[in-house]
Amino acid sequence: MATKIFIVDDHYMVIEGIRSLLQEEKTIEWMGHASTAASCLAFLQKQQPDIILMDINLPDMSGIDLCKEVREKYPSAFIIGLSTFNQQSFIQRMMENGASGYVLKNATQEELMEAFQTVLKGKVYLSDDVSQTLRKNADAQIPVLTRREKEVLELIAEGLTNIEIASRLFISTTTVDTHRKNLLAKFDVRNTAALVKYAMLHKLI
Amino acid sequence: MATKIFIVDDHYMVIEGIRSLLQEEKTIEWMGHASTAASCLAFLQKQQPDIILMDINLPDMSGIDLCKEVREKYPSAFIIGLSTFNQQSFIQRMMENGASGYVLKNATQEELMEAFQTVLKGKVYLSDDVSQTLRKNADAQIPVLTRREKEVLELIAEGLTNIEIASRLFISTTTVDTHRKNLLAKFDVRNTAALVKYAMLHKLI
DNA sequence: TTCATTATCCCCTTTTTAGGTGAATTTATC
DNA sequence: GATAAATTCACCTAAAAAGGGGATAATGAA
Repeated sequence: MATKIFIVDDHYMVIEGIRSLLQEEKTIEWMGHASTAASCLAFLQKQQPDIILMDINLPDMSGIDLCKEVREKYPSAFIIGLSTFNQQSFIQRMMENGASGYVLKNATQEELMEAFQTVLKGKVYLSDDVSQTLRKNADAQIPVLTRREKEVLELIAEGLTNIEIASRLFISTTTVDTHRKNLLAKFDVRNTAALVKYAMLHKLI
Repeated sequence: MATKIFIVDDHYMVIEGIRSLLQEEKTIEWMGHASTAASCLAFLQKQQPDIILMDINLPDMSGIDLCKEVREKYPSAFIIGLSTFNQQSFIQRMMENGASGYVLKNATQEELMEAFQTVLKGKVYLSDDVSQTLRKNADAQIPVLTRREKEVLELIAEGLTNIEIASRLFISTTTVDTHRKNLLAKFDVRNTAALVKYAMLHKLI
């Protein structure tokens, strides 16, 4: 029985490239593609692919968040992250959110097929470049933020003061201050400037 | 006579996608591809394509700089920028360096063909999304920073205080403060957090 | 050479953030 | 139902940034 593949990527050329690469593989059944997170979720309500190739950058939602949601709702589908960015923060968070693999957009046909076979066995597939990146940055872990911390972080980056954030979230300014201090501690930075830079760099905001 | 096309992109899937899209076009002659700026320049020493599709992000050199170099050495070839980023700063700089067009990686076959025909006539082609981005940001121009302001901005984003920046640049803290205030004014933001976010967003740091 | 820009420096006050410490309450998890 | 994690709140002091004013030298282009 053929392996059902579904792609989520907003770049037509990439979709076309993958389709072209897989065209002659008899063991692969091409189910189609979605270019937004919303249309991906709509598709999954009706059909169940075996493997989803998921881009990190989508227009309506981060692929990292989409990965989490899809894994919770449809745990039978394996997800392979797909990105141009060989960056440890992306890879790490994608895997934390339940991805079974991560390949770069310069992957060859052989790499893709190997990735499929590996994840179907329930194993994790990382391309050579990717696993090298992870090893290199094994010590520099990306901190995990709570829901509230993310909210506060976003408002900080928008330029709001603690007082404004407090009134926006209907909490005390001292509470906002606590979250702010926890953020500085988690990111191991000294002030807001470095905090925002770090967060932007790792696409946390 | 068929139009000779050459691609510079380090993503195999994108190359394959474009090749697949152009496969059945009789008016297009596929000359091949390069995945680095260096191999692109080596290729151009021997052969002359009519149109070069050039990615902005290359491993060894920025596509923006490569564009400038190729236009100077081989002015007969039209260059079309190719990127996932629909960002005015990239588009603007690519066009300033002599590109004849700019298309996104979600372009369709029709869009690509239209781009080729347009640039061959010596005209400029920008896809709808791209020209919309340019229009949208026509008023909200990205502020032009001076050499010193850039230095200060980078050190701010690294988390240094005015005192530390001053000693790093061998100037007074009040001078750093002045630059900082000018930065806030130029970017039209209220504090450091928003400043850093804005700067990161437009890849100024 | 003039004129505009850039870079430098100083004063003041108020607001905001950072650093340190402690603790109660809700929420999720086992 | 116990435990851990997350969220909430408070008070203190010190440091840093923001907002306002003004001023002088150097640079560079027209």
